[in-house]
Amino acid sequence: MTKLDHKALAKSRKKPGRGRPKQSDEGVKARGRLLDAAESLFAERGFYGVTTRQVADAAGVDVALIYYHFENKSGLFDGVFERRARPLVSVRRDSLRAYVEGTGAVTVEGAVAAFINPMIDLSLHGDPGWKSYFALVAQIDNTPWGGEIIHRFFDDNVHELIDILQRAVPGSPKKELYWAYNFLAGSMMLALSGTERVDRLSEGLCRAKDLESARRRLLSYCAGGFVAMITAERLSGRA
Amino acid sequence: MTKLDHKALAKSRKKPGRGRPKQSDEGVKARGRLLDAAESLFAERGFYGVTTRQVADAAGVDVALIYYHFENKSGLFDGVFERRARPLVSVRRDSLRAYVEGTGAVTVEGAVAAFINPMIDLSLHGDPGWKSYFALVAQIDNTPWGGEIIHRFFDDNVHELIDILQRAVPGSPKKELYWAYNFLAGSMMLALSGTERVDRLSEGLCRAKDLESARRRLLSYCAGGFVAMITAERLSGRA
DNA sequence: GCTATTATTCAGCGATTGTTAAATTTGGCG
DNA sequence: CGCCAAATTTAACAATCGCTGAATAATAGC
Repeated sequence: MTKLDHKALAKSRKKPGRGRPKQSDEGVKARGRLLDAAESLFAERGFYGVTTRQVADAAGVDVALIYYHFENKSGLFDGVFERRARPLVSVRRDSLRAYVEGTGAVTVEGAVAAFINPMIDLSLHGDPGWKSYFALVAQIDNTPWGGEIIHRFFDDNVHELIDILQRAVPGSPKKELYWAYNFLAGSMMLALSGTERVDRLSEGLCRAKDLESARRRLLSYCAGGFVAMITAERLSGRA
Repeated sequence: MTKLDHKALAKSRKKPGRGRPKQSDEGVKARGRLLDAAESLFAERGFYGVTTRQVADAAGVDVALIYYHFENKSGLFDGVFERRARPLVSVRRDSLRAYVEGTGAVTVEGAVAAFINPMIDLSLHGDPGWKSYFALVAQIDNTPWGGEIIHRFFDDNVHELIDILQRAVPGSPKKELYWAYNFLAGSMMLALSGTERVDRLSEGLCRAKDLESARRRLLSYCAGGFVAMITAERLSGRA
């Protein structure tokens, strides 16, 4: 078979590529395409709002491939979640450690920045799938059943952040740190969700897609809120 | 038919209560039961994660009643959302106005309190359905398709809050106010979602159900964050 | 080039989905 | 008592759901 034959064949077949492609051809091939399609669809309508056939169609492959590669629909969801959770957790841990080792005295704002920046940078400059992924995480984070998977992957990062925060504000009770993180998480995920609530609310004055604006403000907001909350709890004699 | 006959009949029939009940028997009857059941189920698994039959079973009535009372599944969802949105918006508007009229100089913390307190009070002391309702709102607020209904009902309240905040911090740009509200909304909805993320994260140190703790901290956190953010934007010469 | 293995499609299964037309029961009213 | 309208149940419809066994095509290694 000449090169020409191969090309002509590839063009002529309607359902392209039955059979086995190269093994280590990650991303371009069916498994990666399924993950991409599922990621986007799950982010739009959630787990129950998407059918396996919709995912397969969007990926341009047959439904059965989902069950071959992921066992079932839940397995596909887990695959979507894990694919980006692992590198995110890794880069965020590096960011937090680099911050601690690269500075003399840690600050609240610095710690929060080291925690938030990896996500914002990925959303801004990573491949477009990251935006869908964060929208998906924002959704299931506000879901009763989503807790399991959220905690399994992300709790380590959070505890690392909290340890640093405690060094930034010595004597601050753990309890206050956890509450503060909870508030931070809510704000951050809404900012990363891509829902553009603020655009509509402000009639275009604020643009949710302008993540640089969001980053700067989220930083001073969370840091300021954190300090104010700890101070108030102290003054009230509760902490 | 004697009274006795009626009682005996009511006891003997397995599928209770075919036929027409009193008209203005709100809440106890099928329509209200359907709303209650749907509210709870939608809050747990979202719109797509619940089937009309599950709702009907939970309400103890036949599926067809959903379509009689609400036209279709979306109508049922709208019914669930609106039933509590209207009184909530009303009580929150009253709270905001009462605060403005009852105080000499408005403060950020006071305005935020007037906005948040009605929700926390309803969750704490209102009928249990309010908890499900807030969990539902928290979910769809982080959803792409949820924006429509959220804005339709709640934007008025938000604009009222923002007007007051602008009086509390004269000269603060609208843009900053909208960003601040966005952050506040994220934190607040996560706190009201009932997901108990903070419980597990803090290993029981914080209890999400302790809404009094959450209220106090949310207040100082949001007020402090708001002021810090505005200050930072001013100092950076951007505002 | 043969063969084993892997990736993919095909065709369909039983169960469940949202929805509806029609029958039936009930309460209110004259 | 009998009638009317409202509320509820019955019984089903076509479509779609998640999923699977078997056939088939492409590749890798020999």
